[in-house]
Amino acid sequence: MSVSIKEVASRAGVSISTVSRVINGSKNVSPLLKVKVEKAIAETNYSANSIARGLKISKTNNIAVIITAISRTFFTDILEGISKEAEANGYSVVVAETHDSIEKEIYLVDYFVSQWVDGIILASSAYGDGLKVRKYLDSLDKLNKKGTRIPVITLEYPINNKNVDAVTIDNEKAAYEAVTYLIRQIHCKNILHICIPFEHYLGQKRMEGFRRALEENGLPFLQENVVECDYTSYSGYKAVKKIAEERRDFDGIFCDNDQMAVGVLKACEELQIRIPEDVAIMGNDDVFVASVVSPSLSSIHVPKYEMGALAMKRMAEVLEMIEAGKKCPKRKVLLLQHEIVERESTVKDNRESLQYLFW
Amino acid sequence: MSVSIKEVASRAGVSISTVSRVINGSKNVSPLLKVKVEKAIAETNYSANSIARGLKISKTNNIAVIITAISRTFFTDILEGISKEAEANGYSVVVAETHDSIEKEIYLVDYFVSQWVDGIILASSAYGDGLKVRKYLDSLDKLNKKGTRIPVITLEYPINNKNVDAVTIDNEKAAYEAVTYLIRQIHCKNILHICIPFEHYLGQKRMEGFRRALEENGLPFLQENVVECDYTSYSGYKAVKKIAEERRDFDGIFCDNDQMAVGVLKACEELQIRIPEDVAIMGNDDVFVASVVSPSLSSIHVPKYEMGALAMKRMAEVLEMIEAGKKCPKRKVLLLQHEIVERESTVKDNRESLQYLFW
DNA sequence: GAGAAATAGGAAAACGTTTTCCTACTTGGT
DNA sequence: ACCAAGTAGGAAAACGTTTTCCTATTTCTC
Repeated sequence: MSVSIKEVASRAGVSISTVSRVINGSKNVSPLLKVKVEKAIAETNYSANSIARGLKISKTNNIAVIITAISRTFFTDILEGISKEAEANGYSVVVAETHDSIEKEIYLVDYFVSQWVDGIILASSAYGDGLKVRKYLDSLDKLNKKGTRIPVITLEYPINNKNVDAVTIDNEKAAYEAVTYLIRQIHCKNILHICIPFEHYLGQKRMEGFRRALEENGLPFLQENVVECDYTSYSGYKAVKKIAEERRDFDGIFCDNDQMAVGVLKACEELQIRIPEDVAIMGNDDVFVASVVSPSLSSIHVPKYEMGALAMKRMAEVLEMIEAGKKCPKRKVLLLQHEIVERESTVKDNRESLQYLFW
Repeated sequence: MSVSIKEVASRAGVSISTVSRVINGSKNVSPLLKVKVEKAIAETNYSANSIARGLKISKTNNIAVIITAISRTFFTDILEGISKEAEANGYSVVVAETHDSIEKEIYLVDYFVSQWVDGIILASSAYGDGLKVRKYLDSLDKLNKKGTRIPVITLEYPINNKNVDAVTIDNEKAAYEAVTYLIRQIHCKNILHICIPFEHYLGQKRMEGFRRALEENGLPFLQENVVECDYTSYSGYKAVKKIAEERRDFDGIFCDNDQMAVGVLKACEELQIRIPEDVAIMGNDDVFVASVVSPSLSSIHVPKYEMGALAMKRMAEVLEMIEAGKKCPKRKVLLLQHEIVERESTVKDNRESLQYLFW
């Protein structure tokens, strides 16, 4: 046990109340006693036990961040944004991984509640069959039962719950723009859509955007051009191989994430399909690897760091309002801007600058 | 406030002592009361407030992990190993970044001590001038003053302190082997060493290995072939450009990390130096990007994930021993094995398998 | 200069647990 | 049947804070 407030008090010859008052800068302590206490604090190298304080004031200054996997750079970037903003606001970040298991996510939410974190940021985008999602939403709802009011902020996954904020980009629009870009700029006529699982919220949004882009540009929507994959590069790789075997024609591919796009790239290389001359490829997310793979990958840039930072900023804001006794602030969906970045997979000789060298 | 032990007790018609005993599986509670209590717990959905418990038993179940930056994949991989093992042992991981500032690291150590984390894992390898390092070591020492006994484990940075464990590879040997490989297998005669800052512990170890390899293979050690850089790709890039300008000869480059090696690759491309025909290049760390860059980069594989996992495992072990009342366990340095991985930057047409596709 | 108002600061309650210390009630051995 | 030895379970202390409540002193106000 390190030195406690009691020791400081006796050393300064005052009561512990007074020490506490000095620490917290409360009123009603004379300058004389104040310096005495400060001296004692300095001498003993005292710093308040934040557990005890937490117990008293019901605050831990910990924010739980739940992500699917630390090693996925998409989430790592988000985490970094969160971390930076957390520090700026005096919070610590506690991380946990779900590895895509919604059950795990439900468990973690419960766990962190019992750990009394001040807030939870969900950067995990859980999904699953209807029942699981229902159960999941229920578990979030519990956070808002009488008394317990733990703010939750989701990333890329607006939840229809008045107490859950969301930070996201407009995924439908992003997909729409990417596909429109393939049609108008690159003159693709026959575009494949390599998808993340259909039941995923983001998958649905992107599908809508894909479809709208075709329709508005007078191209037919063909169900067989839409392939459900599973996030991994390998699934993208296999999808293209299969389609090529069936001797179907295509001149553009829109992938729901960069990982699958990398697999697609690989498959094209093996099939001796020239990129971008024969087929243009768009990824999504603009993850680090997109810029170093060869040919480099055009993608939709998602401001990941900024999303994380904004989520944490909002969290701090909400927490402050709650502390100030204001009634729980209205739920918000905070929209960030995406951006299409062109690289070699859609435009020949569009080699990127040294940008990625500046780590 | 969620439901407390008091409510459970009154609902079950017992005292809070009994509830506590049931929760903790202590002796002296009859089967009858036990089921009553369990029923009440289930009904109220009670789970113990871990802050209050922490205050009583002086344990938070939080482990602080201090790294330089979350976005550096080297540390991310470590973090993932830590996270997995932490979960397996019932600990939560609190992350913070130093961004290479030793002052920040000192601050964080103090901060986490006041937060009562159960242990600290330093994956940050602080360094700086003598005074700073001294101050740094002092701050670690404080953790072992009477009473406060917070175990610390460092990664890649053995500290000469009887209470600080370390998990690392043999960096001198790794550098020695890499350079020996360049000499014996690739037949390099004139090798540059692109270094991280000299004052860094790891830099010194690698320098020693570099030097020993030259000496044991009968090659001269030339001071001007050793260039101090600063971790970044750009610094590696500039170093090679400068040497080329001076029209100095070289046929191999050993880089202290992969980032700088990527910059070196870029510089060679611009100088129209063929890799590996004209110059062979070795990186260090085997970070993800090494396998996707083109030409792919030979490197020293460091078992990052395993290092993290082992560190956390050791931490759990130490914590358990302390809890069991055994005197603080002897300090240990845990050594893991590195491995040289050959890719295109040293061996032509050595394209790697699909390995990196399987995210 | 007397009463009201403000200020300083101590004692103690409270936060939600775990654990020690009792007391009362079983057992079991003789 | 009686006493020692367990066992079950409640009351209360303790963990280190913050904060409320109270008292004593000082400072105004007319």
